[in-house]
Formats: sequence, C-alpha cells, structure tokens
Amino acid sequence: MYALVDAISFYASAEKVFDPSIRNKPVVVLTNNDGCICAVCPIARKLGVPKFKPYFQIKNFLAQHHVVIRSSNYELYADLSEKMMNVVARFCDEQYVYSIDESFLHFKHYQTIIKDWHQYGHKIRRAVWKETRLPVGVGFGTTPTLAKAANHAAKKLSGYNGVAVLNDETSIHAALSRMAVTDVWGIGTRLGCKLKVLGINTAWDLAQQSPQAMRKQFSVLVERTVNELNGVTCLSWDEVKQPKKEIFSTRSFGQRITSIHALSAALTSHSVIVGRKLRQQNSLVKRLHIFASSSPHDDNYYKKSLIYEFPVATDNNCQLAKAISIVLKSIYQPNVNFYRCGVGAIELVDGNYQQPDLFMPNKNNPHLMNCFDKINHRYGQGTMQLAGEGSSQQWQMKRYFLSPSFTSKWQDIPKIVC
DNA sequence: TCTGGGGTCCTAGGACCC
DNA sequence: TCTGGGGTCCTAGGACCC
Repeated sequence: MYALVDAISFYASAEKVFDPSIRNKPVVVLTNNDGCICAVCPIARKLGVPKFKPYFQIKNFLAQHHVVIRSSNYELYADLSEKMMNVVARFCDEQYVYSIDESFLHFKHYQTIIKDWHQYGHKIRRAVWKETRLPVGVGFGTTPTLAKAANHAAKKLSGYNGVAVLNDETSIHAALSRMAVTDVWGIGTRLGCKLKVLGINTAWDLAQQSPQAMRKQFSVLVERTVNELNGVTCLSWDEVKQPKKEIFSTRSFGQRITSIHALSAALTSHSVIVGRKLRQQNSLVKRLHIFASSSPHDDNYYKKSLIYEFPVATDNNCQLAKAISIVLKSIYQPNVNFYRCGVGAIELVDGNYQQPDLFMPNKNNPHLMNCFDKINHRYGQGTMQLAGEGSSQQWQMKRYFLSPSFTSKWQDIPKIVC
C-alpha cells in the first residue's frame, strides 16, 4: 500500500499558520517577483481566482473581493514543510519527500497491522493539524499513481473529507469515474486533448484502455499510467525516489540588471543553491549549464548559455563558483537588460563512485561543505555565503507582500499578547 | 509606467564522425 | 524504377508538475 500526503494549497495555508486573522479570509500567494498567482486557498478558489495568472491582470478583481495577497515566503514554507514532513514520517518507516508539500509513504510491512486505512489517514491528518496547523489530504492506493489519484479525491471530491482509500474495484471505480483524465498524474492538457478525441474523458475511461494500445498510440509513459490505475505497480519504490537527473536553479530578477558584477553575483548564488541540492542527494556534477537572458517579451531578446565541463565531478561550492567566473565574460553583454539567469547541473554522477584524476590532487573538501550546509540549515540559508555572491541586493526579487519570517528570524518571532 | 514562475525530464532533429 | 548507415552529442522545445 502507498500513501500520498499533500498539504491543501500549501503556500496559502502556511500563510495562515501564524496569522489567525486571515484564516477565514480568501488568501492567494504570488510567485517570485510577484509575477503570477501560485497558490489559492479554498475560500479564494470559491471566488473563482485562477492559478498561474499574471498578477497584474487580476489585480482589480482581487481588490474587489478583498482577497489577502502574499508574496512567496520561502523561508517560512521550507521550515513548515520540514515540520510537516517530520510529523508524517512518524506514521511509516519509508517516506519519500516528493516536493515541498507532498510525501509518498510506502507501507511494505503494515498490511496486516493496519486494519482500517481510513482511520489511519485521519490519524495522520489530525496529527499534522495539531502540530503544525496545516491541513493535509491523505490518499491511499495500491500503486503510487492510485495514491496520487486518491489524494486528489480526498481533497477535491465531495464526500471524502480529506482521506480516500483506493484499494478495490468499487472504490477505484467510484473515484476515477468522477475525475477528469487530466487529473491523473502524468496526463497534462496536451495528452488530455488527444485522449478526448478518442472519447477518453474520465480517469476511469483511461483505466479501461488496453495498455499496449496506449503505448502504441502515445508512449510508454501512458502505458505505465494505465497499468498503475489498474493496480499494477510499474513505478517501483526505488524508481519513485530516484535521485534527480538534473538540478537547476534559475530566477528572474526583481529589477533588470546591466552590470557584470550583479550578473556574477546572481549566477554565483545560483551555483551555491545547486551545490546544496547536489550534496543533498549525494551527487556530483560533471557538466554545468550556465545561462542568462533578457525577457522574451523584449524586442531584442538576448540569451546566451554555456556549458562548463569539470575535469573531475564536484559538489564543492567554490569550484562551482569558479566555473561561473570562467564563463561569465562570454555570457555577459553590455547594453543588455538582463531579466533572468540560472545554473543547471545537467550531467550528474553518483557521489559514491567518483572518478578521480590520477594527476590532480583531490580538491574536494567534504568537511568544509558539510559545515557550510549545517550552519545554513541551522541559522537559515544565506547565513554563510561565498564572497562572490555579493552583498548588494539590487537583483533580489520583488516581494511587496511578504509576511514576516515567523520561524527563521529572531525579530519576526510571533508574540503572544495577554 | 510597467508588469508575465520555477523545476525536471524527454525527444526530435541537426551536426558531425567513421 | 528507385533506393543509400549508424552512432554520438548537442540543442531547442515540448510536456508535465507544483
């Protein structure tokens, strides 16, 4: 049995945790630079606020309906996410954190112990709510795709009340026949359109297809999805939690930048983020993709990207930053209004099997980076920086509606007034 | 006045090589 | 009459997810 535990409109709910005054109000959260809407709480959803619409296009509508607006507060979300994941982890010995607000659980040895999955799901929900004040949905299924579908049912379909269990023909039919085919994990709008032409409208319709035919017509991925919807596990636990094959950090700037120093600082910061993520999954990077561009909405769209290949794969921030300094001059162009930039590790190797260079001393110092990570995890990302990241905040993102960092800054700790 | 997210994976097609 | 390989690497863009 698999479970997917997923917070209900996580960013919006996180904003409500330390601010009870907005708990019963419609709340939306904006993406970086306050660009688009990226989270809509259930109350705001009822008003018809769409996800991923540019903010400026819907500003007036939000004002009319007194919707509370927040900029993305990643420091807060990352912290609450960790707390939530820790609570969930107590309920199963195998957890895989799939994204900031979702984790899969694999109940390999629990089949005989847990008699009532519904009850168990509610137990998880209650514990998370009690300890973090975050609402979650819990979906159980015999495959990861069914667990994902169950989670959708738990949160979006009436009658489930936050927990759904899909473990037999009846329960699977009941939920899937009420779900659009595009609500299935892995079926997006494009595939959805093509499936519609074939008369496949609901998730249940898709489950009824022959896997072989789906493979022939579409891809091996759709075949796998059909099998999974029928309780045939194709995504083994090891596959679900495989390390990432690419790791990117990219961001648009709050203000356009034109100086090479600002671009250098921004790229260096991205390389530090990539470094951290590499170390988290015990990977090393062999090739690094480094890029910067003006806005695609601009007249003279400029973009430039380069690949830097390391002689010996690394996860060391200093070496990543060095790569940036080497390619910087080839990417930078005077008179370009840079709008975004980023760094991507595109060829990764397993940290356990590093191929060293016979003629070069190993410059990787795991202890240094280990210490770096520990300090930043404890005192907040950015506490310890590379000098190359700079102290100027000129290129930092716009966050006009930022809530306090309740959990990660001393001066922002909530005060209880008696 | 102007504003338009970020991350991961996959594939088609071109360039190049033998 | 007409036809003409196969592999690797790179890049851009598509698709999907949150």
